[in-house]
Amino acid sequence: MTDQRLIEDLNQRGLLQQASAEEELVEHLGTASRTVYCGFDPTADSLHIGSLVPLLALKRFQLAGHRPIALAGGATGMIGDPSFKSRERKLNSLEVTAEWTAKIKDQLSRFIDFDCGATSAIVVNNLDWTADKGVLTFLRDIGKHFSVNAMIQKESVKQRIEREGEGISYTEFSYMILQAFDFAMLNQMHDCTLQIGGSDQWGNITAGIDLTRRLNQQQVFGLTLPLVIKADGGKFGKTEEGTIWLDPARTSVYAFYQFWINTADADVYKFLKYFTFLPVAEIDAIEEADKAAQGRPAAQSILAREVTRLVHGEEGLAAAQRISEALFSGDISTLTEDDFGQLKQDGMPASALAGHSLVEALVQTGLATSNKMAREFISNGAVSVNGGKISDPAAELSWGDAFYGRYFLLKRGKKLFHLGYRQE
RNA sequence: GGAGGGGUUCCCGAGUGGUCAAAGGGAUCAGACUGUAAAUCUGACGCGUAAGCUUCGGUGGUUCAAAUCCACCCCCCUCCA
Repeated sequence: MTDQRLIEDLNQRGLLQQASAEEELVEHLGTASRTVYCGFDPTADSLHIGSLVPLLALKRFQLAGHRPIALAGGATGMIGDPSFKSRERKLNSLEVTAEWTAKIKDQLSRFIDFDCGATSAIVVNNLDWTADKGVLTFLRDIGKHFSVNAMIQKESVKQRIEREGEGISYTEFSYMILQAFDFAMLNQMHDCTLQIGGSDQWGNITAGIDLTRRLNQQQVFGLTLPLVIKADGGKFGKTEEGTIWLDPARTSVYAFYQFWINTADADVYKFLKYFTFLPVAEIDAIEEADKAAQGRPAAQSILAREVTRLVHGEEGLAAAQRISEALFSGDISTLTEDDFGQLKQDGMPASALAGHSLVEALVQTGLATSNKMAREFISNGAVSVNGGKISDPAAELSWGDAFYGRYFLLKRGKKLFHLGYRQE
């Protein structure tokens, strides 16, 4: 049945931010298998690692004997959540939102178990119960339960209302009502009694708790997970190259793995607790061992291994490790011709090289944004080709020097690689 | 609809006729040091090998010369109605 230690485990991992009626909630979860939901809005055609914490939390609930519902926000995604967003956002077209919703739905499905009896997961789309709701009906039946006075008090929209230079449209302001309606509907349809989400969702979640009580006379609960904060204050999940997506077509498995490898020491143990299912005791042991040892900690590679396996599976992990090994520790010249082909397939950034100067190659591969930058990198000694540093900005690339006559491994800086190959 | 404030290079933010590709800070990138860390130091940070070219919400205009002045337009915010 249900595992009583779930809340305690979440707590130890630092995953409990806020909870409504905490004691009752613990009791509620401890006495029977419950249904838990978490929503994911289609703000792009893929989820990114920012959604990983709530997504994995759903799985934690499932592992502890509860039934998860992953909700794809086909409706809410059409409106846009204003919570803690500093400015109004552009609306996407209906077609785009629909397409993204379908993809998100598909992605969500890969993280939770759909075939484990009573706790089998469900994936829903909130468009299904909002699309046919008429405006007047909605305003009369649902809107009446909300007090604007209370709504504008929510911390999540306060800065948009109070801060000079910004505002909020009625559309975005209505978002919390829609999300609250979701909770009430899931409560009716699936006896869902708990909503979880990032801490920025607290306002929306409590709105749902209130609405469900008024509409269904049901006591339901809310729980939020912390927003992932890096020790250096930077935004989590972004690199200069952009967001880290879960879709391997957007962020290669290799880049994904590297992202975790590069986690700062100050964050890595916390992230192990957030993003893996390793027992807390084991994570603490890793931290102890790292502290005692000199030099490079083991935590980053464990984190990268666990998360990559979770998101991209055993094969994806193997590919990422193979590339990383070749680039960072192995001698590149030991790679066979087949290995190069494999790197390309495994998601190593690669492109056909048309030009013949090194400057052109750097720009073509995106390792430099302009010729000017490319030259600067070269003269700084930041560029190497096939393992050898090149510092002449006028250098030419000749296929005669390429590995197997067709591969150039370009490197800019310490950890940015690109495979340039000859067009067949 | 009325009154006022504002839109500057990735972000914040100076700049009110030439000395401005545009202060300062942040972010980012590179080099040194390292552990593919952190901290620190150095350098870069519109494009161009360069001459030079293109930027300061948009479009026109004044001027030898405009981000800076004028006209119109677009967008945002505040207060009033």
